[in-house]
Formats: sequence, C-alpha cells, structure tokens
Amino acid sequence: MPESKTARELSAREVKRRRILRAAIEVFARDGYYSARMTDVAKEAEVADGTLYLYFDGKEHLLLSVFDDVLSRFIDQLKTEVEKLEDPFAKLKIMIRLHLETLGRDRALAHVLQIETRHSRRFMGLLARGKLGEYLSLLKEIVEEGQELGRFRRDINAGLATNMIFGAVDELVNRWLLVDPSEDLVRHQTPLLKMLCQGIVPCEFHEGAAE
Amino acid sequence: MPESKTARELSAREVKRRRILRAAIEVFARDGYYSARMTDVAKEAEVADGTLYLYFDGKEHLLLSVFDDVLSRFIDQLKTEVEKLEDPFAKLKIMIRLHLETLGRDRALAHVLQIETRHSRRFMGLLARGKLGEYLSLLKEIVEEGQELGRFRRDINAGLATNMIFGAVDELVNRWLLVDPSEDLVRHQTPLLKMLCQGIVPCEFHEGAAE
Amino acid sequence: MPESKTARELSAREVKRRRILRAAIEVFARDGYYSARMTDVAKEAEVADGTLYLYFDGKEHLLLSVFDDVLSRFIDQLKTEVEKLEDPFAKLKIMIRLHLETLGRDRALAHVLQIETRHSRRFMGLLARGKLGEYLSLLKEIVEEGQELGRFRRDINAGLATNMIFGAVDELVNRWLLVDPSEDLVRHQTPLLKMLCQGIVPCEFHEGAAE
Amino acid sequence: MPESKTARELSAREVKRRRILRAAIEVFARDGYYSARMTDVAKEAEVADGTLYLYFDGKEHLLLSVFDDVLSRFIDQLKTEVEKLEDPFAKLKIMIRLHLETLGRDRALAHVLQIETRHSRRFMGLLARGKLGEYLSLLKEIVEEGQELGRFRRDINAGLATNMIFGAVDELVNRWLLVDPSEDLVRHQTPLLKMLCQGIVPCEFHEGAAE
DNA sequence: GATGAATGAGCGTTCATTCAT
DNA sequence: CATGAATGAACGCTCATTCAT
Repeated sequence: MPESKTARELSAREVKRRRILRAAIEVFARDGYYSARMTDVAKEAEVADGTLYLYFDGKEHLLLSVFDDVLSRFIDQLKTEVEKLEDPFAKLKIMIRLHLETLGRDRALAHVLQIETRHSRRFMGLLARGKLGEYLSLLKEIVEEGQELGRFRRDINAGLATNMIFGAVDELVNRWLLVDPSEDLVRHQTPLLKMLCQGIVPCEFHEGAAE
Repeated sequence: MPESKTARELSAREVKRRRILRAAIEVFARDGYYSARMTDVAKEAEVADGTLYLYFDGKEHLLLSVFDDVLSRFIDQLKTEVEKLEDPFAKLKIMIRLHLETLGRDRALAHVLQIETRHSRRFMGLLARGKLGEYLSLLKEIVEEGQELGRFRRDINAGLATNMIFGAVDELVNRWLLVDPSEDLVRHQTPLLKMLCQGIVPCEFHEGAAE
Repeated sequence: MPESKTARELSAREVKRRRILRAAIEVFARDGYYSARMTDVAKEAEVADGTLYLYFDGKEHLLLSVFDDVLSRFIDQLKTEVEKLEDPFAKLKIMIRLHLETLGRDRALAHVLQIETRHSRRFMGLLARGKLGEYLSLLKEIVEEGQELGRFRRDINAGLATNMIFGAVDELVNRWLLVDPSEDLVRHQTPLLKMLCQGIVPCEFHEGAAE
Repeated sequence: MPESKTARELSAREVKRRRILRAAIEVFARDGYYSARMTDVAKEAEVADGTLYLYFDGKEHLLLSVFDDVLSRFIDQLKTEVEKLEDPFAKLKIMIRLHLETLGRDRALAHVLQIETRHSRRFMGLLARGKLGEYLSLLKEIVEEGQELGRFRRDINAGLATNMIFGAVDELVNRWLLVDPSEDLVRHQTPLLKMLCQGIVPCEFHEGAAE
C-alpha cells in the first residue's frame, strides 16, 4: 500500500509539511511561541486546525521540527562547503559566514531559532542533544583539526574555543535581532572572525595578559 | 504617607519583597517561567496569593524584577571592584570572574537569568534596554579604555568585542547549566580570558588569518 | 439495481457488515463507547474509515445495530426454542438459560449490551422501544400464558413479574461483568429460576409476608 | 488556620457545594453526562466555571460525587430506619419503600443515578466498590439475618437473593424513567415485595417448578 | 464500491488577577 | 496591609464525518 504512493504523492505531502513549517516560523516569530495559537498557524498555512496534527505531534513538536528541519539542511550545506576546503581557518570562516548569512536573510527564522526555541531548560536540553549538538561537534572538529595542523593554538581547550566562537556568533545574531534590526548581519563576519583568531590584545602584550 | 514610614517598617517591607523575589527564583528555576504558578511562588514565599500583587505588578513584572534586582546589585559590586583597578585587562578579568562566580554559586538564579528571562523578543528587548544594557556598557567602556591606553587592539570595534566577550561568557554559563551541570564554572575563567585576549590563532599566523 | 445484485454479492456485503459489527463489539467493549474511535473500529475490521459509513449511518447507529442485530438473532432463536415447549415454566426456564448462555460465552458482547448501550436516556429509550421491547413482550406473554394456565400466580401483575425476572437476570449479568468476572454465569440459572418462582419466603410465612 | 474557620464559614462552603451538586444533577439529567458541559453546570449553579474546580476535581469526580453524596445520605437514613425494626421482612420492606420513594420524588436524580452513572465499565466498577457496594451489603445482611431467623428460605444463596431484589427494584425504576414517566413509582412497592417473597409460582406447584 | 486525507466544531481545564473581608 | 475564594477568558487537541480520487 505505501509502495503504491507515487513520488508525486509523497512530494505533495512534503510540500504541505513545508508550508506548515513556514507558517509556524512566521507565526511563532510574530506572536512568540507561547502566545501563538495553533489555529493561527493553521490559518497561515491555509489548512484546517486538525491537519496540523496529521503532520506534527503538537505545538511543541512543531517548534522542535522547525529547529531540526532548518538545522538539518544547514548542517548538510555546511558539510558540503567545508569538505571542499583544506585550511581549518577557511573552514571556520565559511561556517561563520553561512551562519550569519542564513539567519541574516530570514529574520523570522532567526527570531524563532534564537529566542523562541530557548524558552525552557527542557527544551534547550532537547536542542543541545539534537541537531545543535551536531553543529557544535562540527565546529569543534574544525578547531581540533586546526590544532593538529598547528594553525590554531595548541594550548587552548577545543571545547572552550568552540564555546567562545559559537557564543560570539550567537550573541551577534541576538544583538542584530534585538538591538540593531536594520543592520546587515554579514558585514560583521570578517571583523568577528579576525577578533576570534587574534584576540583583543596585541601580540606584544600577550605575555602580560596570559598571566 | 510613605515618608511617615519608619526605617523599620520599610525594612520589613523590603524583607518580604526579597523573600518573594527569592521564592520566584526558586519556583521559576524549578518549573520554568511559563509553567510556574503564582500561587506556588506565594506558597514558597509564605505569603497569600494576593500579597504578591502588593509588591509586584504581575507575573512578568516579577520576573523582570528578579532580573533587575540581581543585576543592579551585581553591577554595583562590579563598579566597586572595577574602580579599585587601573589596568583594563585586570578590570576585564574581574568582570568575568565575578560574572562566573555570581552565577556559579547559585544555579537557580543562573537558570532564571540565562533561560527563563529569554523567552520572548519583547522581554529580551526590555532586558537589553535595561540593566543588561548597563552591564554591556560597562564592559564596553573597559574595552574602549583599554584601546585608548593601547592595551587592547585599536583596530577592532569595541561594540563587537563587547559582544564577543559577553557571548563567550554567556554561552559558557549556558553549557554549564545545560550540559555540564556538575562542573565548576569558575575554573574556566583564566583559559577563557586568555583565549579572548590572544585569540585562537598563534601570533605568527595572524597575518594570514587576518586576510 | 439492488435486485441486480447476485446472492453472492449480497453475501459479500453481509460478510463485511458482520465483520464491522464484530469489530465494533470488540472495540466498544475494550475502550468503551465514548472513548472508542471509529478509526479503531475500522482498523479492527480491516476496512477504511470511510467504509464504515457505507454500512452504517454513524457511530451511534453502529452501536444500535450491534444491539439490534444480536437481539434479533437471539429473539429468533428464543422463539424457535419456546415454540417447541408447552409448559410456561419450561419456557421461562429456557429463556433464562439462553439469556445467560448467550452472554456468558461472549464477554465483549455482554459488556457492550449491558453497559455501553445504556449511556443515555435517549439511547435507552430507543432500545426499550426496539428489540428490547420485543424481548420483554415475549417474556410477558409467557408469564400471562402461565397465569391463564394457572401455573403462575394470577394475583400478580404480569408486567411487574416480567420486570422482576428481567431485572434479576440483567443484574446477575452485571455482577458477573463487574464483580465476578471469572465465575460461570450459567451455573446461577437453576437457583435463580427457583428463587423467582418460589420467592425468598417459605410458603408457611406467605400469609404474614403478604401483608 | 483551618481552625480559624467558623462553623458559619464551613457551612457557606457546604452550601455552595450542594448548589453545585444540585446543578450537576439537573444538567446531567437534562443533557446526559457526556453532552453536558461544565460551563452549563456552572451557569446553573450560578458560579464561575473555575469555581467548580475549587469544589470538585473535574467532570467525572463531579458525577461520582453526586452518586456518593446521595447514596451516603440514603444509606444513613436506611440504617436509621432499619435499626428501629426487628423483623427482617419489615426491614426489607422499608428498604424497598425508601428506595422507590427517594428516587420517585426526584426524577432528575433518578435519571442520573440510573443512567448517567452507568456509562462505562470503569465507572461502574468504581460505583460497585463504593457506596453501592455498601448498599448491597446492607441488603445482603438483612437477607442473611432473615435466613438465620428462618423467616427467609435457608436453601437460597443470600448473594443471589440480594441480586434478585436489587435487580428487580432497579429495573422497576428504569421502566419508570424510560417507559412510564407519569406513573407513581411507589405504588409498585407492595406488589413487588410480595412477588419477591412469594415468587411467581403458587405454592402447590413449587415442587414441580423446583426441579 | 472503497479509500483515507482533510476538515473544523467543540470543550474541559488552568491560572493570573481581583476584591470583599 | 494581608488574605484567599472566586473569577472567566483562553486554547490545544480530538475525532466523527466527508468527499475527491
């Protein structure tokens, strides 16, 4: 019976699924996850309320699916791009650029990923152990590879470095969303990368600052 | 009328206010802001439900007050400590240490500040324009002062540096809360500071990485 | 058009109808009428959801049909057996025996008939005016016949006697379902019949008890 | 704190509780348990929707409470009356009379007890193990006492006799509700009692019928 | 006839907030 | 000031039924 479904049928289902996810992004971004009503998501997706539940297990699962779906595609893209490169520094550069580009071109999505998905410990725990963890692993691998090649400092903890890089980028997106909504997010890419690589203290003072 | 209150009366009021705030921290941390019920906060504070509204304007104001109250005291402490110091680098160091210490000694509080207060754009906007903004300004001033003195790189954007520093510390606290709950938060202080100052790339490669 | 159907076609339809009815009995018994979902009945009957509506007008009609179908066959059987007998007492005996046997061999069915079909006045009214009324009439006829022949007391109201007999048997089935699920239902047949016939008071006290 | 409640306060609470229970009886009787909406019960009781939940745990608990409350009072009354009497036959008589009188004077209540509370196995199980079980025990004790005194047949099973008596009375109430709504329920008391005591077969035929 | 994806009306329950005491 | 009983708006989810294929 499932075999009788043609590719076109499956695709029709997927199309509707995407429409619902997109609607969820818009509505969650507009009203906030808690204030958003499922009926409004349905309206935005132009389906009946009940239809949402044919595609997702409930409101929370819908939010989780937005996150996973987007991050899955993002990670796939990232891997493709990263594989083309040799230099860990270049890899790091492309990761930051794609991160900023992806969110910078879709405010609603950025809003949902940065804010609405972080509303509870339980939910953040789910994310951390899911696709987000995968993203961070990818980042960490690049750092470690760079350390092995001697391109990145060997005396730093790779996990901590990953943490700093992600924290800096993440916070940048937050500022963009909350404080400078009109600015161009990607323009910070180069200066941020440079700062992450070189630190904020000139080399001649590294000794003193190392203390 | 308020003037007729004696110091002891005011203090009694303040004591109860603090008790409610502490109760809110515990309950919000335990149940999450949205799941937490005002009646449970009242129970924890050992006051009647209605009494909460004699001290705070509502649930959201209570959360906001937790944030502001804690941050106010934190900022005061910070200013006192920072004023004692001359070296911008030392100032930065003390800021990070106090940040990690303050949250590291109080998980419930950390949880509320890191997670529960970030549930919506509107709320985060409020925070950013409030005490959090003050904290970030303080941080930025230190960076700028360091730049003027030549202790920090002059070719970086102070705002962006502030962003990076805060993002790294903030993310570190997040990881501690969500992933390594048993670890000691403060032990990352020195390595993180070093990494922020020196970057992740050895000085000899700075040219290449600066690109 | 219906005439053009061959016997085999009708039979195929009837087979599916029966399969759905049986599925309904199982699912209603397992989950209760209100909690039962039509989709589960369909699944149990191995037909599509929509197919149910080609055979029955809806959920309530399905329940009603279970009742009517089973009772129709039961009444037919009863009439056949009763017709063979002359003695009203023997007729009463066979009725009680068949009643207990039929339900005693099919818990799911018993459950649906005893409990699920009695959930509302409207529904019970429908039943009382339908096949159940027919069953009670049959019972009443036997009582009246017995009275005419002098085998049953003439000074009792036939309707009331019918009521007592049915009530006693019905309640016996209920106890079996709810309290003694493991017991053998039919073994009560003889003692119950005897009690219905002779009462609970010894003949010598009938005068005093008649009062 | 609870001690500070005066008798008048407790009574005020109890008064409201009763008002809600009465409203539930009316609404459940009118619309049926499943169709009845809590908001209508609230409206009938002239309280806010939420108030219902300050007195009862939910819709099902409300129904259960109707049953338990009424039956508790009924059983208390029954015990009082029964204690005054010596003769088991007289005790049986008063039980049947009170049963028919209590329900006969309150159709809505009768409807809820007879029909709406019997909507599911789970619910009937709850009832059987609760107050209803207590009522049946009381009845059984009377039968057993009568057997010991030789007033009731010693060769019958007391449980089965209890079953017959209750079944007959219960079914009588059902008929009254569903078929003869205008009739007087209590007028059947004496003939029913007589029939239960003497059976439907004249004494001279008892031998043959006993078979 | 058979299918099963889509529909959308319907409701029990929660809980922040109020206000009479 | 403090209390806590009462309020009532708000909404996620279910599932019987329909109908295009």
